[in-house]
Amino acid sequence: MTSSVSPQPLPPGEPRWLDAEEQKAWRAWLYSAQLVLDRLDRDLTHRTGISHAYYEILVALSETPERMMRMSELADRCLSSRSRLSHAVSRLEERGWVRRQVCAEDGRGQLAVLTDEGFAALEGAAPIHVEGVRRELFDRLSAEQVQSIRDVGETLLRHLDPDRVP
Amino acid sequence: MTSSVSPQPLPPGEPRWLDAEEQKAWRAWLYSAQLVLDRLDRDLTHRTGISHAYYEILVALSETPERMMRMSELADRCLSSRSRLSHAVSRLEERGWVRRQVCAEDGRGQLAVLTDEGFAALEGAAPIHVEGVRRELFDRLSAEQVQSIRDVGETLLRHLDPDRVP
DNA sequence: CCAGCGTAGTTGAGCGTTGAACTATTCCGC
DNA sequence: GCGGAATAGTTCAACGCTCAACTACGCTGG
Repeated sequence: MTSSVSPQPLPPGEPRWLDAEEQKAWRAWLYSAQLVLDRLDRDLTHRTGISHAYYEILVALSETPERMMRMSELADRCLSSRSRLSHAVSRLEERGWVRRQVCAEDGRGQLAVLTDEGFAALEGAAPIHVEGVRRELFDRLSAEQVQSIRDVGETLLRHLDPDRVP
Repeated sequence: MTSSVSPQPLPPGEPRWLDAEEQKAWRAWLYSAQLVLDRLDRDLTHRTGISHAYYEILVALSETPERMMRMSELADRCLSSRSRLSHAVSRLEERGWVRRQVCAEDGRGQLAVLTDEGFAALEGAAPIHVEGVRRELFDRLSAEQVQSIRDVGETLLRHLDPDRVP
């Protein structure tokens, strides 16, 4: 949080407050999302030593043919700022799970490369991760509800980040 | 993230991997939730100087008759650890938005009290907040989709935190 | 009435994130 | 090919969160 408050103008007119039903929908969505994300992250972190953010980095790298990716592409894929990713990759490098390599085609660029040790760490964490996703999400929802989280998610993504929606 | 990895046993049997459809539902849910939460927090923070976490604290206090609440109750309401809330209240105290007061009935307890300045800050931020919630969530979704986020949210909450579901 | 245990809340150290400033390289127009 | 703008990535300082240790108070049984 920054302390610089830009004095942007209020939108014109009276705010469109949420009515009672909208409040309930908003609160249910907010708390459930926060709690699910939090539990998944804690469970994964405590049982494998890999936070959800780090796990996503390892997954992204593992899914490329050469197990390497440009830093900025990786940042985009992981919903991470470049600064955050740079720090994270440094810490993964200290663990020996990722190494940096200058990009041949672009001297400014760096490639993050998943090491064999990193791949092994990912293999160890993946069962814990999928178990968590099932326990906190899929096992609680009916087939219709699973369909609707996908539908809502893709609808929101079309606005938030169109390139990410299939 | 802690470095202490408890060597908990793997669940027996082969992990129940996600199939292609489940992957799509999971990714859509995950990315949309992260992006919506992130945008709301950034927008609120940059336009009002109040992060979403702090906003929730102010809202919780403002909704009580006396604009005060026990620290632990406040922590529960805000999905916060006690330590986190204690730090947050200290920072809100520095801004003059909250003050601490020893609890009359329980000498161990502290009450967080919303000041008039804190209430004014909340009044300033509320229109920005509700505008964000509409822009990122309600304005993108049909009435059926709004119903379904509530339904799914409450279903998940019944498992995650039964007391929070109406 | 006090010892021991449980509860409420705080503190401190370490790690992670943020945003802005910075370096290095490439791209573009002339 | 050269000067300036744009892009890629890193670094730094400030802040926030986590976990564990700690203080302080209340409760309960003997």
